[in-house]
Amino acid sequence: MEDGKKISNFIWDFIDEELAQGIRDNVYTRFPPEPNGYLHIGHAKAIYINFTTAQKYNGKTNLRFDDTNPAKEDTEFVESIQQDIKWLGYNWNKLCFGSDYFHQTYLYAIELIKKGLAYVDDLTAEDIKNYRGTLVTQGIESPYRNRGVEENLELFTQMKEGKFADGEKVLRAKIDMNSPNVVLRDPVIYRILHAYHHNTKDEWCIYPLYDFAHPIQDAIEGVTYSLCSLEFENNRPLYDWVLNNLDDFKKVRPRQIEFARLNLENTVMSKRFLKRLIDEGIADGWDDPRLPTLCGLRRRGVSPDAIRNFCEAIGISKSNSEVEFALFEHMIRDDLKPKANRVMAVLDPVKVVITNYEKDKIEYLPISNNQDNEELGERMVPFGKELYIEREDFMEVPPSKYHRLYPGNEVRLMGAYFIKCENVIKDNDGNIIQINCTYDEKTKNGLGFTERKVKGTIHWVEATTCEKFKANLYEQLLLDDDGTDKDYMERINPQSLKEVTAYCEPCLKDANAGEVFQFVRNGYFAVDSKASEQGMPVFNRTVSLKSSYKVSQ
RNA sequence: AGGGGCAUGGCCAAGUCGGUAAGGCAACGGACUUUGACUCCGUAAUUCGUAGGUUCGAGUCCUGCUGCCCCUGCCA
Repeated sequence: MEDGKKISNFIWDFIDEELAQGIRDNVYTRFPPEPNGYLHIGHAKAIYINFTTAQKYNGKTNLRFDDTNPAKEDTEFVESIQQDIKWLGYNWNKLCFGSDYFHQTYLYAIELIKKGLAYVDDLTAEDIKNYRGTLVTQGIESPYRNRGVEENLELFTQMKEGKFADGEKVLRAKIDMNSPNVVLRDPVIYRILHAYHHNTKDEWCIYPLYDFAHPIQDAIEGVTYSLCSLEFENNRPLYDWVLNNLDDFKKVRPRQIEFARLNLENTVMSKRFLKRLIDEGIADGWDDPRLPTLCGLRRRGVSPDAIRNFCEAIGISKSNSEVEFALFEHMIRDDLKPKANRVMAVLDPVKVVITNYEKDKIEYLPISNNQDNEELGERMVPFGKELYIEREDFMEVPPSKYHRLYPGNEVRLMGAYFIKCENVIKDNDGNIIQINCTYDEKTKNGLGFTERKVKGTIHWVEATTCEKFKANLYEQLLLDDDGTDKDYMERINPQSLKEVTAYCEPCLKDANAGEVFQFVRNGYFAVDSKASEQGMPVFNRTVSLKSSYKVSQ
């Protein structure tokens, strides 16, 4: 995916071919979310595909809210969806609504009726279902199938005028009740719904169904490639049928191409499930940092770049697959690596006293903010006689290959001095409450000391100046699939959120909401945009750091 | 009377007119290292679901078989 290597996928191959053969000369795509929920990482893949496909060919992409069903939509989502797409870094050419075309769509339905290709059916929903047949048996034609054009026109007009109750009649396309593709067995294309629509208010009481409305919307907007997910493959013949039978669209029709939607390990994207998590209080809203929603990921500290890079890395294909979460984490770290300031914070503290360091003295040591990006500058970090280090960075009886602190061993305090453990103090229960060390002044950071080396470098924080802030440590919300087909609710990870107190360098007091830091050796942490207050940030762990350390016996 | 798709190392995924298996992630070695991070080197498919066939030669063409996904909303 770098330099010379061209990215290839079946969609772009297909477009290249059509362009080469002169079948068309432009590329126009659309992203058509239904405004009934928040966007998640799965949508991000669809957004990525639609927008980058257009970009690649100097084409355009429309954002079109698919609002043909008034019962399910909410204006709240119309706002949030736009925000999320912009946040991801994409700009649409036109902002449209499926409802913008209600009148035209209605006229096209009449065209079909006049051509004898659509009829009003009085059958009940249940009968329509029964008459449709099954996957292995033929369908039966409705007794109303052969009504005359005039009668159909009259009835359809009455439907529009509100003469009938919901469900009393529908308009159906007259295709083939014997088609092996059930989608083609005279699909319903208009239903009666006396419902308030967020855009058209009470203007309509009949609404087109997706299969009829979508191809028309695409065609009206000049969309050339209607990219959607695999489950619409069976609907493509109907998509084509609609356009083929409408005079306006006979010539150059948009082409529907289906790709596999994203499945991410230990992640569920279903709206139903996400909503349940929120309703039952397992998640604290659509932007809970453990959720795969774009607003959740944003609050978690994941950047749009990381998401786009991820989408590029997973590729586009037609095979149902499940991507390992590790790939996503890699993209998150890879993105944050040069951007985030690296600071020290201790999440599970144990006190260290440097016995030969002057009492009450505090010295300020310059430490680079990011060794891999010197442009980020440096900061002064207070150092003193009493410090906190990570509990797991000390062991009284170390296993082999343990490079951290243990009695008699010397380690480097990052950015400061070498210290050597002399002894420990325990409480009555045998818990270590203090580690006494001595330091060597000659080993101070920056002095170029090379007389001896240490195997380990650990992070620390000065005890009297450090700040205590809340940190949320996240893990996967769902436990690994054990192959027993458990309900998702049974896979909820009880450890998905662990709240701890982080002992932080004083500089973190000024952290701004949304800012992401690397807590050295602990991971990347983002300042929560909701819970943080001025001078009192709350940190969300975006992702931990990799570690090749394995505890040996 | 079923139809439509998909099968390439642990996970994604490229594979042009058939010419002798890209890349990323993960894993494992090793080097480097003031993050056991990063970086850097190195390692795995005689083999492309399977059985045959065509061919000098097949992941790529043909046939059969198997497995998985989607379709019987007046949802999208």
